Amino acid sequence: MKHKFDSNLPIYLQVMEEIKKDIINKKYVLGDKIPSVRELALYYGANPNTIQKALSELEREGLLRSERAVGRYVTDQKERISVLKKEASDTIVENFIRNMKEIGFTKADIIKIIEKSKL
Amino acid sequence: MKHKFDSNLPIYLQVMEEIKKDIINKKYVLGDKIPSVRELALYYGANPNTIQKALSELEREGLLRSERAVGRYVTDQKERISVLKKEASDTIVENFIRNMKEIGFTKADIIKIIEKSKL
Amino acid sequence: MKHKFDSNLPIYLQVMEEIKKDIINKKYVLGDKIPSVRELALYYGANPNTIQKALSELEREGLLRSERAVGRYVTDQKERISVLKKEASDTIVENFIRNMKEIGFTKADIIKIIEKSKL
Amino acid sequence: MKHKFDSNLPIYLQVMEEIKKDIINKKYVLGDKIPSVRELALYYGANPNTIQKALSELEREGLLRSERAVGRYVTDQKERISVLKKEASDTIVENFIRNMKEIGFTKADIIKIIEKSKL
DNA sequence: GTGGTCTAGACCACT
DNA sequence: GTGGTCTAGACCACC
Repeated sequence: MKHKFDSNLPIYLQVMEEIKKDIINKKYVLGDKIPSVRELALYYGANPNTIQKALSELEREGLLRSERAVGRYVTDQKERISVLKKEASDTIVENFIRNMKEIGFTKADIIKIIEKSKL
Repeated sequence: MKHKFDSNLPIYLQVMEEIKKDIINKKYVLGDKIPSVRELALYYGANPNTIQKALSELEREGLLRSERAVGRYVTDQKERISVLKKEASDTIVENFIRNMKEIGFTKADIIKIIEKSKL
Repeated sequence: MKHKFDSNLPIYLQVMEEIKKDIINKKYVLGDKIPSVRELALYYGANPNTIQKALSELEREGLLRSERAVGRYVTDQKERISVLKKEASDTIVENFIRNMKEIGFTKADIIKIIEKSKL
Repeated sequence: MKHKFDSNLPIYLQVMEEIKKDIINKKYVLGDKIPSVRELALYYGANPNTIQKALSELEREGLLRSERAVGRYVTDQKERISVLKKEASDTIVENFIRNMKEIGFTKADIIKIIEKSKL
C-alpha cells in the first residue's frame, strides 16, 4: 500500500508526521516495538534509507529508541507521549488561525465557517 | 526586510502564497501594477530568479498578467479574484479539520479549542 | 589525497573528528566558509552522502551552520569554539588515564612514561 | 551485570579489550581456565556468538588456547603475557600523545595537564 | 556550483 | 532478519 506524499515536502518529514500520528492514535503503543525499517519502507513505498532518516530523527526527538539488531520501540516515557498530542494540536491550531487571519477572517468568522463545514 | 521562509518548502511556493494573500487583502488591487521583480527580491530577501518563478506561476494561474517591458499587473478579471478568498479558506479549513481529526479530535472538540484559543 | 580511516569506526564520525580538529587548529576560522561537500568528499576519499552526514551532525552540535545553495560556515559563536579545545582534551585525557589505570599504572607511572616517550 | 559498550565499535573488539585487561591485571592467571562462553555472555550482556568471536580472535592472537570439550585457558607462554602490558601501554600512550598534539598541545603541555588531573 | 533529498543496492555486526 | 553505514548516481531548488 503506497502512501501518497506531497512532492513539495521531504518524504522523511512526512513519514515522521505519520508515525507521530500513529503514536498519538495509539496504533503504536507506549513501549511497543514498531515495524522494521524494511516493513515501513514497503508500507510507505519509500526507500529504506529514507525511512531510517525519519526514524533517526524521531529517536533524536526522544519518541523512539532503537535496539541494535533487535528493533525500534516507542519510548516508554509517559510524559513525553502525553504532551505529544497537545503539541501537535497547538501547532495545527495556531497555523490555522494565523492563515485565516492573514486572509482577512476574524475569530468569529472562523468559528462560523467550521460549524458550517460538512467534514 | 528579509522574510522568514520555511526551509523545507520551495521558496517560490511560499512567495506565491504571500502574493496571493496580498491580492486577497487588497494590498495589490485589481488591475494595479505590482512591484518589480527586483523590488520583490529585495523585499523578500530572495533571489530574483526565485521571484520570477513565483510570478510566472501566478501568471499561469491567471492571477497576474505581464506587459512586456512595462510591468506585471493583477488580473482585472473580477470573478477570478472574487473566488480567490473562498478557494484559499476552503483549502485551509479542509486541511485543518483533516489534520485535527487525524490526531483524534471531533468537530465538537475542534470548535471548543478554537473558542478557547487566545489568538 | 585519501584519508586513512579506521575501518572499525563509522567514517562519518571520523570525519567529524577531523573537522573539529581543523576548527580547533584554526585551519577553518570562526565564521569562515568551509569547503563544499563535494570537495571534502574528494579530499577524504569518501562519498558525498557520508560527508553530508558528518556535516549535518556538526551542524546539530552547533559548530557549523549551512546556507542553502551558498555553503557551510564555521559558527561565529566565539564561546562555542573556545570550549571546544577544552572539551576535546578533557575527553582524551580522561580516556587515557582510565585506560592506563585499567591496566595497572598509577598516575606517577603515567607521568614517567610520557616523559620518557620519544614522540 | 550488563557491560556498557560503545555502540559505534564492534562489541567483539570491546570484549577482547576487556579480557586482555583481565589477563594483564591477573584476574585471569597464566594457564588458568577462563569462564565459559555462556558465563561470559551473561556477564557482558552480549550474545554468545559475539563472545565466541572475541575468544576466537584472542586465540588467533595466541593469548588463549582452547581444549575441546574442556574449556579455554590463558596461554602459558610466559613471554607472550609479559609483553602484553607493554604493548598495550605503548599503544595507549602513542594514541594519546598523537591525539593531544593534533589539537595543538606540546609534550610539556601534556605533562602539566596530567599532573593537574584529579583522576 | 551548493546544500538537500532520494533511490537502489550492498555489506556489517549482532540476535 | 534487524539496525546502521556506505557507495554511486541522480534530481531539485537556489544563487
